[in-house]
Amino acid sequence: MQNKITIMLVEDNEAYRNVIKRSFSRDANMELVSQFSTAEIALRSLQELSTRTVPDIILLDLNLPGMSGLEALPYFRQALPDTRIIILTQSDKESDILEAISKGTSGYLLKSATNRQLKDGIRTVMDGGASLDPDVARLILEGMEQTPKQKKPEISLTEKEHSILVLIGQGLEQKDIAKTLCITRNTVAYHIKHIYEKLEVQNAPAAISKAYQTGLFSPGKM
Amino acid sequence: MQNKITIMLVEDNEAYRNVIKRSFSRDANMELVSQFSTAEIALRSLQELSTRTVPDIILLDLNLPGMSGLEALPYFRQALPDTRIIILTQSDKESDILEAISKGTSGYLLKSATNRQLKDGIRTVMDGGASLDPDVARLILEGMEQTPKQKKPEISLTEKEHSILVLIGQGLEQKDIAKTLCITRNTVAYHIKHIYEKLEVQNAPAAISKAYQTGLFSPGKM
DNA sequence: TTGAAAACTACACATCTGTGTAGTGGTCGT
DNA sequence: ACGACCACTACACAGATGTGTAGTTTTCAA
Repeated sequence: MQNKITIMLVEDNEAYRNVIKRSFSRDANMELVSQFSTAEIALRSLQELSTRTVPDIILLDLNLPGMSGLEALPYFRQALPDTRIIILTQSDKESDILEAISKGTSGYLLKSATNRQLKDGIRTVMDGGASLDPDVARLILEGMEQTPKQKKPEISLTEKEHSILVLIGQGLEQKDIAKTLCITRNTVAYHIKHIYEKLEVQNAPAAISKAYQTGLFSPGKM
Repeated sequence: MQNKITIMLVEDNEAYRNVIKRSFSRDANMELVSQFSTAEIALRSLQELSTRTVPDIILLDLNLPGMSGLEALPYFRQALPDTRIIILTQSDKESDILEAISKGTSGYLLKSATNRQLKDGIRTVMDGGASLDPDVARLILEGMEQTPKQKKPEISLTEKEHSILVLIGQGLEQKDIAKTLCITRNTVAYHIKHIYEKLEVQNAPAAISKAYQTGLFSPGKM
């Protein structure tokens, strides 16, 4: 059998900390190797003891005194890039959830989870998966339900048209686009007119809007 | 005790169908009330028998002969708006997953799931949650990791600046914006200049791009 | 009250944009 | 070989845009 999964707990509520502690103390596969009541203390301990055994998993509360879990998250990630972080909190606020996820967590569990669910989640994460509380998962799913493209009549731009639209979105003027693509400004205008027709708009700003709204562009690129 | 959870299964592989069937036959809380080998047959049965008991859950395979599960999804949703759909498939292709989710599923499980995991998932969905295979959850989480805003220096536009930017994105010209807001075109230009400064761009298309990329605008509105 | 910064209006102007018309060369199906 | 179509170029121009300069009003802290 392999080594125990090592776990760091960052949680201000002592009672809950003890619940977790007791739960792991009876487990042959997991070991709570360190626990802290604030993010600051936890982070300081990482810097001082560079030889400290790196935990496999950090269980991180969001609502901490001083620095919040959300603020601390990037620092943990930087200091311990190989350690996977599971948020363990009461907050089911959508903004908290989305922000935590956007900062790269491997799981988001609510404190209402049973010990068994928590341990399942930890195992799941160690296996390379992600662990989401069902309610959190539903939130995320519902959030994604709209986002992608919704129109049947897919807008299809020529490769050149597409690249011109991208350049427009980057703020280039037509003459600069011409220079970039080694064509004349007239040709650029020619393509742009076609783009507007396909997108059913009449000017550049509207075209860019439409590109994002239809999923032609995705927010993730700059 | 409440009634059994009623389940419809749409799955072309007979062997797997039998596995599921056997699993439910021994369960006091769930009942497999109907099973179909293709989406077409399943959908037809819904139309013909409108008095048929509506299932609580549909377990839907994606890779079906004829109409795929992905294609059939909207029809199921329309015909049975109160029935929650769980995708149960082998495909962990990101595009399949995202498309299924965007069409409004309550869960996405892989066939590698154990009977226990499947039943847990069904129960979770019945409780109002969503059930995701850990690998699927990880995919979604990683996909979301970039998307939201990432900059600390939140861009804050005046209320007027924001509304002007919105109007620009809708394709209005400055003079029309002026008319809409009952100000002069000069004032519109004045605000626009400030918008460009705040967004660090030099023209309207770039400003719109930035607005979407920073989360100032969200794709969901037209 | 005074001064400074911010929000707004006004005017002027060089530049950029969107569009029309027209023409060239290449490709394709018939 | 023909017309049809597409990508491209050229020229022209009204109208829109971005920017500088300047003046007014509002806000707010000293």
